[in-house]
Formats: sequence, C-alpha cells, structure tokens
Amino acid sequence: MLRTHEAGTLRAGHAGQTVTLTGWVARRRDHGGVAFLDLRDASGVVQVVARDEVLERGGAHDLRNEYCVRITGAVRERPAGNENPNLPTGAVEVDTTELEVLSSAAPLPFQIDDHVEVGEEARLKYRYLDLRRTGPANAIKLRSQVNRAAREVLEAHAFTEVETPTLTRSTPEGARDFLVPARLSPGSWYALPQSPQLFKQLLMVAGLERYYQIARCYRDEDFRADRQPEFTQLDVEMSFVEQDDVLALAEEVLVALWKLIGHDVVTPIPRMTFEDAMARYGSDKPDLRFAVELVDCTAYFADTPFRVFQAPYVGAVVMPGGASQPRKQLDAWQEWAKQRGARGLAYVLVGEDGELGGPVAKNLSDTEKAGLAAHVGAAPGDCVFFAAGALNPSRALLGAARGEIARRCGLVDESAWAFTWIVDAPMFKNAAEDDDVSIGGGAWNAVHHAFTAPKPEHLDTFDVDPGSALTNAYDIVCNGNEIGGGSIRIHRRDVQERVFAVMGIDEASAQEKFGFLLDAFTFGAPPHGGIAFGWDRIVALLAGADSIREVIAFPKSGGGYDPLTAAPAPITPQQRKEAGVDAKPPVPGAAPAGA
RNA sequence: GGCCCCGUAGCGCAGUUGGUUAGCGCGCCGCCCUGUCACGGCGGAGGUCGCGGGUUCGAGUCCCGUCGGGGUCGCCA
Repeated sequence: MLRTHEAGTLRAGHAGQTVTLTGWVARRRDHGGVAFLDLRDASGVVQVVARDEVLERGGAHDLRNEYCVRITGAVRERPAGNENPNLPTGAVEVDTTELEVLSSAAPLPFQIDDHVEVGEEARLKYRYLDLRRTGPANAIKLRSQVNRAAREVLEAHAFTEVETPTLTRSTPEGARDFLVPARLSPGSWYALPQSPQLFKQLLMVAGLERYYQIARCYRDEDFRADRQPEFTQLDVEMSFVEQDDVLALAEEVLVALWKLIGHDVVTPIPRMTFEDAMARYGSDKPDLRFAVELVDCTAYFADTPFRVFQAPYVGAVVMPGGASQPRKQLDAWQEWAKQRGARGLAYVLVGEDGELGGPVAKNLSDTEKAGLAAHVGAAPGDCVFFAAGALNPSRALLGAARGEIARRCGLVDESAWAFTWIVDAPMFKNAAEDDDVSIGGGAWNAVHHAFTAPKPEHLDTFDVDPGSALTNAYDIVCNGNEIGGGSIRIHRRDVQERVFAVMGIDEASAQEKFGFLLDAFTFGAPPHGGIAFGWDRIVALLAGADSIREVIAFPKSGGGYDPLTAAPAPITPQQRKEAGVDAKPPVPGAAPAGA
C-alpha cells in the first residue's frame, strides 16, 4: 500500500506515530510559511500541517484543491485550544516531513464542498467529482449496505442467487422494450428484460425453489423523478408457498433494511385490500402518515336536486380549517383539479357557526345541508371537497386532493414510516372503465401482470366475469410509495391460456411469445410465487433522498441522456451495417421484435 | 404528447415599469500573511444574458419560435 493509515481514522491515540497518508487536498489554508491542508480520503478528513520548505521540496508550492497527494509525517495532538470538535480527527494533526504530488488537479468545474449547492446537470456531467462529496458518496455506500443486508436475510433462508440474461426476448410487463440488433441474424432483435419475471418462473420449474437476484431491469418509457430507463429490483421467487409465506419473508427483508437507519419496522405489517385502499384513500398506494380519508356520499346524495351530484359516485374529503381560505386559493384548487383532467373540484365551506357556504351549498336541499357536516366528519371552519362522476377517476381525484391537503396543512409526519400491504387486487381492469366510457367490448388488461394467479375462489369464474376476479397479488407501500409488489403465480398451462384468452392474446401469439413458458408448465411446474422490490426507491427512502438519481452511481438525466458519457450516441455507417439495423425480415412476423 | 417552472461569468444566484458601463458570493490568477479549520487582507481576469426571429429610439427584461434542464398529467408497476 502507498499509505500506512487512513486519514479519517487518526485519533489522539496515534500521537507520536509516523504515518503515511494518501488522499486529496480538500482545502488549503495558507498562512505564508505554514499551510494547513485538509487531507481527505474515503475514510474522512484529517488536518495536515506543512511548512513552506516541505511544500517547496515536494514541488507543491502551487498546491491546489483536489490535488492527489501522499504525505508522511508524525501524528501529534493539536496545541491546546486548537482542537476542532467538528471533526472526528479534530484532536490531532499530522506534521508533514514529506509531501509528494501523485496527481495534480485542473481548476474544478464546481467545488467539492458539502456547503456548496451544485446544479444536477453539472453534478452528473462530473459525477466522479460529485461523488467525492460526503453526501453523494454516503448514498452510494448505503446502497451497498442495503444490498448486503438483503443478501444476508435471503442466504439465511437458503435462497440461491441467480443471474438471468439481459439479452433476451421481450417480457410482457406492458412497457416499451429496449431493443438490441442481433448481428448474427440480421432483422432479428433482442429485447432487454423489463424484469426477470419469466426466467424466475422457469427457475421454479427447474426445482430451485428459492431464487433471488439484484436485477437490472429496462423499460423504454418517459421520465419521472422516480424513474430511470434502467433500474434495479430485488427479485425473489419461491416454490410451494402461499401468500403469507412471501409476505413474511418480505417483511424480514424490510426489517433488516430499515434497521440500517435505526428504525424498527413493526411486523406483521398491516394489510388492506385494494378495494379498501381505493375507497378510503383514492389510491392503490395510500400514504398513511396522515389520517384524512375519503367519505362516500353516493347514497347520501341519492335524491339530490343538485345535478352535478346525480352521478354514479359522489365522494368527499375534508380539509381541516379550509373554510378560511381566500377566494383566490379556492380558485387555485379548481385549476389544480383541471390540470388533473377533472372538470373542477366542488366545495362547501363550513362556517364557524355551522352554516354552509360556497357556490355549491345553495344547490343542496335543506336536509342535505343539515346532515352534511356530520356525514363527512367536517367541523366548523373546515372545507369539504367533492368529486362526482365515474367511480375510479373521482376517487383518484379525491385521493390526490387528500395528499395535497396534507401537504398544505402540514399533516404529514416526516419522521414516520407508514408501511402497509395492499392485497386482493383485481385480476383485470377494463381500460374503458377508467375513461368514463361505457363498459363492455373493451379488452381486459392484467392489473399486476399476466402470470398472476386468481384467488382459488375465482379460479373457475375469472374468464366468465373478469371484472370481479381477485388475485393473490400484493403490493408493499411505504409513505405513499409502492416499494414492491408480487403475486402467487399461475403454474398450470390451462389456467395461463385462459388468462391470455381473457386478455385477447390468441393461442398462436401466446405460443409465439410465451410458448417456452407454457411448455415448461407441462412438465410438473410447482406452485410458486414471489415479489420484486423497487430497489432504487427503497434506497432513496432510506437515504432520505428526493430522487432515485441520488442513489444511482451514474444515473441518466431527462430523455435517457447520460451527461457524463454523452450516451446515447450516433453510430458509424460501418457499425450500422454490421449490426443489421436496416435489415428487412424475409417473412413478416418471422422475426419477433417484442410486444 | 399536454401543462407549469427554469436557462445571466467555471459553480450558485440577483438584475425594478424596457433605459447609460449587467452585479453579488464562491472558485480562478497575482501579491501578502506562522495556528487556521467554510482562515484572512490587497489587487486582477473572466459574460454571444441558451439559440433564432420580432416589437421598440433602445431588449437580460416584452412577443413568437426553437433547444436544453426540472416538475406534473398521459404513459409506465
């Protein structure tokens, strides 16, 4: 090694020892004749004292920040009164006798300083400098600990870590695939996996029984703060299990992860049905850090004279103290609702005297007005927001309003970790229903994915009445984030084929796309199920980061662009020719290009 | 693809109802400083105000377009 000690580890006990350190000049305080250097390596920072003649001898007279240096000197306790209590190494300093510049540093694009804010664009372009800062470096180190903690739990349960292909055939998660041209068969393309879903099921057929992988997944979709074109899942699959077994294991993993930041996750984590979540919170990933709930008012307004409330669903959510909002604020709510595709957000203000105000109130019957506050649980001074119309969009609007209310009223306990399982999700959804168009005739889509088993009681009827079939699917939600999800899978070929049929996938295309899975199911496939965790989001939550970009070593920015490598980049005509990008498949349909 | 916000020195930002030479902090360069620790002092360099067009006597500022970034809805588990 080029060094004898690590900078951040030196303590008063090292006094008297001669040490050699390597690292970067984090800061230079030059007093003319003597200079104080903060020497930083991965372990931390220690103050180094260098006299002029030492700097001179080392050719380091123009020593600048971020020069990479090696110094030798004696550790000594600092003179009385000169200790720095803000530094773990603040009791000591190193009196340098030798200084060698290992590598000089050009002027920096931004300062490596935890006190200085730097824009994300600059940070990502020079990510290797950004990661010299303690905050960003700690996020990446935390991620490593998270990986290890999960592996420890899973290895203790005799799970086998398996790597699955990244050059494969399209997996049917429903997103757009990234495609890779196959040079050796021009016109044919690999797809990057959206998840290892099919492979992990095949590993169950293979008799592995317990599989896991920290798996990279690829989806070619538009960007969000919590989305990257390549992202990571902790992927888990088990044979001969029931839902409770998977949930118990998942909870064990979560307990181990949150223990890393000193939080004890209370188990068993409470469960809520999908229907409950939608009815009470207007979301399949409710944030349970605050108590506000939706109130169903459909029956209450069954005979209402107010035409807007003569709707399939009327619901309400209460904003505590909202009656005192100025008119401008209430108008802003309308704008807010319109941006979410709603016509508006009806509201009633409950006066301090209990009298109802606002433009909607005069449209209500006296009876309705009399019992309204009690029905929705509103107190004097509150504002009641209403949504009326089709069930799902109305609930979604109220659910979003619930979150907005919590933010504006400061109801969110930022220190809380509110976990919940969402169980009993519907098997299929009818796209038409979400669009406020008449039901019927539309194709059914899998809510989770096409391999999710119906609950046993729906096994016989799911294809007759797809709308009411429930699954053994489960999502784990934390503070309003879906951080994982899974299901008990279909393990029988006939059931899988019936599901494909409901989804409108005919036998030929099912055979073409998933024939290998259907074939596998004919050879004694075991009942199995599993879960996948959104690893980036989980680490971001643990790190207290707003964006998953903070916990990815080299993230992409908007549009899938990597500011560091400038990928994606054009290819040469030669590459283009060799890759066979422009090859025309000889027979239409013979070269599958993914779903 | 829709909507909202941002783009001014290497970095982070300010810039009034349109008005003379576009500022501040940090960094950078030079000089000084032997106990500092986000050291300090003196001096200095550094700008196509993202780009293109328009309105105007005059545009960083107003309008249109465009590019880039961020957020959000659509999309996506």
